[in-house]
Amino acid sequence: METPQLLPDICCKENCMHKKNQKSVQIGELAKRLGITTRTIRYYEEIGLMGLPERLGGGTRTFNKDDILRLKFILKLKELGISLKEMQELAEHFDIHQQEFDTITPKLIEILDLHISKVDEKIANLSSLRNEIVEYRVRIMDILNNK
Amino acid sequence: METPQLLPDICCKENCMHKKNQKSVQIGELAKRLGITTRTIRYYEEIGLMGLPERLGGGTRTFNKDDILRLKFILKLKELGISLKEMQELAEHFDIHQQEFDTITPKLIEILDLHISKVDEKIANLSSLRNEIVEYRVRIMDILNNK
DNA sequence: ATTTTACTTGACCTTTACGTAAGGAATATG
DNA sequence: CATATTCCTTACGTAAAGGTCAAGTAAAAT
Repeated sequence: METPQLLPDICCKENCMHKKNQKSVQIGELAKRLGITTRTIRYYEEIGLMGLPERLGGGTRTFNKDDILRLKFILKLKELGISLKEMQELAEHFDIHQQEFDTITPKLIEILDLHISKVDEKIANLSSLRNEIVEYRVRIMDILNNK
Repeated sequence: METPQLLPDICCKENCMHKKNQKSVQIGELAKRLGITTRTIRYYEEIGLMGLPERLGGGTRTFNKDDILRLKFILKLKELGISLKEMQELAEHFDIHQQEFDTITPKLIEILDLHISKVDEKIANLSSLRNEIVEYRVRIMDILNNK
């Protein structure tokens, strides 16, 4: 199971050969590689996050390099705590679907910044929650001891 | 809307008068007082957290002092981030239903301790998540600048 | 006595991110 | 070619914590 990777490789230039002849994969293989289920991939397509992959004669989906990158991108964002709905809203501004990684705009930065402050807020909330629980614990101990 | 209060008042002794003649209340009034809906109260009863209150002739629930304390107890625990399911499991050991606050056992302490470490864990996770996002942000900035 | 609230139960709805099964077609393997 | 595996779509199920009707009483206010 590969670690989801958000950004494209920058190890080599546009036309390097070691990526050009990557084969397309089917859904089962792809799912296995990324440690998710086929249902998940179809679901992302269903809600419009993945865009439509090519199909073989019989209807079998085949995912090319870009599709795979896109999926990894989604998984990475999810790993970072961004919900699928947020990604959808995100896609309105910054078009994941076109998936031109070269055109990554400052919008993404903005979104990440926003997410950082959300996380900060969550941490703060949990901290005060922790204090409350501790304090509460002390009160109970006191009562037990004074009985 | 009163602040939910977990522990019984310790301001006066067992038989002080200022609590003895508290009247029973109906569900709507109680809900309003605690800032929740009637549905919530019925729901807690439904899942066995609240125990069955007395009823008037027509079936109207009336909540006495103990019922109210119990509900406040539940709300307090919820506020502390303990899920209803956890409370149900909790009730197997430490019987909320009997609601003898005098018999608060060290079990509750144990549970709170466990919850503290859970919260600690969540905070740790969020912190590293934050770092990842920041790091990610930096990577994107770099790419943008080197183009 | 009558209107107006408040209360009752029951049952379906909501959100998120898929799980799971049914029934059938296509691809891979022996 | 027969079989095994993978794939397809459709569609209902799940958990948490209630929200939201609806139809029918009861209690309170006038």
